[in-house]
Amino acid sequence: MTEQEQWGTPEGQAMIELLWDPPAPARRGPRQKLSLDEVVEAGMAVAARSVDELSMRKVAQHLGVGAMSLYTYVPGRDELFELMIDRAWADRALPDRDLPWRAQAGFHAHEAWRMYREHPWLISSNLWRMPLGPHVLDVQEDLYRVVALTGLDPATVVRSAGLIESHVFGAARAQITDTSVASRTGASRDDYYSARAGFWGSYYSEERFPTMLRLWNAGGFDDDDPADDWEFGLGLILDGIERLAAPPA
Amino acid sequence: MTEQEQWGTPEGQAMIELLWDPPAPARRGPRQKLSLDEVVEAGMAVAARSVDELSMRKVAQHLGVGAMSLYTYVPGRDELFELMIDRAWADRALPDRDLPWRAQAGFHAHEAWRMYREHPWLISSNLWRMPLGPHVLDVQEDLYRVVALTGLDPATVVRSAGLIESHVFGAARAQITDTSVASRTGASRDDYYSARAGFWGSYYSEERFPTMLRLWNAGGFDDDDPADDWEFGLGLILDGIERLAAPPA
DNA sequence: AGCGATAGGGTACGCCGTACGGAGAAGGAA
DNA sequence: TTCCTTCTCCGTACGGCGTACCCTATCGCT
Repeated sequence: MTEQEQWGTPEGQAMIELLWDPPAPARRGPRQKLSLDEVVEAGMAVAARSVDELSMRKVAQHLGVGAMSLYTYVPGRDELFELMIDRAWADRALPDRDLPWRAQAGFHAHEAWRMYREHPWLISSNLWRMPLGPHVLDVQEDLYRVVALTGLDPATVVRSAGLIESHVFGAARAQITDTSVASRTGASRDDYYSARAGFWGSYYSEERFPTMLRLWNAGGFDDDDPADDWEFGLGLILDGIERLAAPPA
Repeated sequence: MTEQEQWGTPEGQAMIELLWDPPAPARRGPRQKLSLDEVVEAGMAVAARSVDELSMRKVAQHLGVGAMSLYTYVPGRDELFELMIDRAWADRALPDRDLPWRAQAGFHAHEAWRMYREHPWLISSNLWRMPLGPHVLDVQEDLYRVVALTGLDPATVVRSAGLIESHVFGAARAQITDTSVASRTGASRDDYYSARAGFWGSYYSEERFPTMLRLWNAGGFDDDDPADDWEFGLGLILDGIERLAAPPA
């Protein structure tokens, strides 16, 4: 996303067409060695290894193809990335419609969490707006459906859904740091915290950071299961939405 | 952040020293033409123009200096970026301690919002963890102090503070997209929405996106003032925290 | 059979971060 | 004062990136 001309025609329109109506292989020229799907999947495979290794050359190499050949399937790197994102959303399961809305909303949040954990590169997308791809929108539609079950007014439904989504994203961003740094460097959470403790030893001052010190000593930062962290926020948000829907009698 | 070796010595320790104890200019060699502060501020100036124009060469050019000279002041690009982030946090005002905790928390959130609007490049940092810089930590400390006023247990204080922070970040990310795309392309919100409407005209189907269509027609997406959007979420989160602190009688 | 459209991909350009090493400036020791 | 040590500035260069351009080989269609 070079954040230019995003949706003002023509590039925006071209991107949307690529997302929704991938062109059929041409009839006239030589056979294509690949398909758009293969290119997108190769991109995901490369990104899975490490986000910043995602480059046209690497993807092409992964496919045993010259770098420039990719441009037959995809207008450029950013567009490939958008296609990858939409494809990641394609694996999102939707909640059982017979459940109460709150359980369905929780299901959505958990699926989002799972998706971010499975495809950590989604986090570092540097992409500010999710692409308007079909799979992204299918999930979005279903989330709106769920939140609309509360009977809230339209603007509040939209905002509440956005709040849920954005919370999971934020929590995933925070958590993936831990695990990705840990897995990449072989350093575990313990190492991280001991380094942090070393920092405190060197630079904290009791007058400057009294609250942090107190919270630290009280074990406020000893987060055994980081999942608890985001479920806390999710519960709080869903509680809030519930309360809006059924104001205290 | 190449997300390598973050806090495991030695780079982590070097970064922390650079943040907390910028080395005094050397006594022996020739005079330095610049200071660390000047380099950091030049970085911010370049990033303010456009995030992805931030490069060592551009920053050096902005200072009328050779590109490699910057490496006298800063170990590399990522470290420069961390210093820029900590400096952005330096401008955060702290709330009046005589206010009730909720007003103080709101003040913090508004300051964060202001900071992200003033320095949109903070959003696209691709930086998963905020640097452990002095200014970042001063603000963090004060936010913990405010949330601790609720009397909640330590773990809940930490999580609640994280929730507030992460919410503002998410909201800013969403909103900055709008304004930055708009300002950069000359396309206004109206253009964006008309393009979006064009998309709906081409690809939506009533059976596939019934809720979105209904919300759209009901004006649920007509968000006149995007600030309302995040204040909604903030209010909901603060309500939730308040409720935890003083459970319904 | 031949033409026109198309895929594959080599080469090259202008960016990037930064390793390396040389030139010259300045403090400290003689 | 002289010289040595140390440090700054920065030119050059390397390997990577996205991708514009263009040539060639391949195929469908007439």
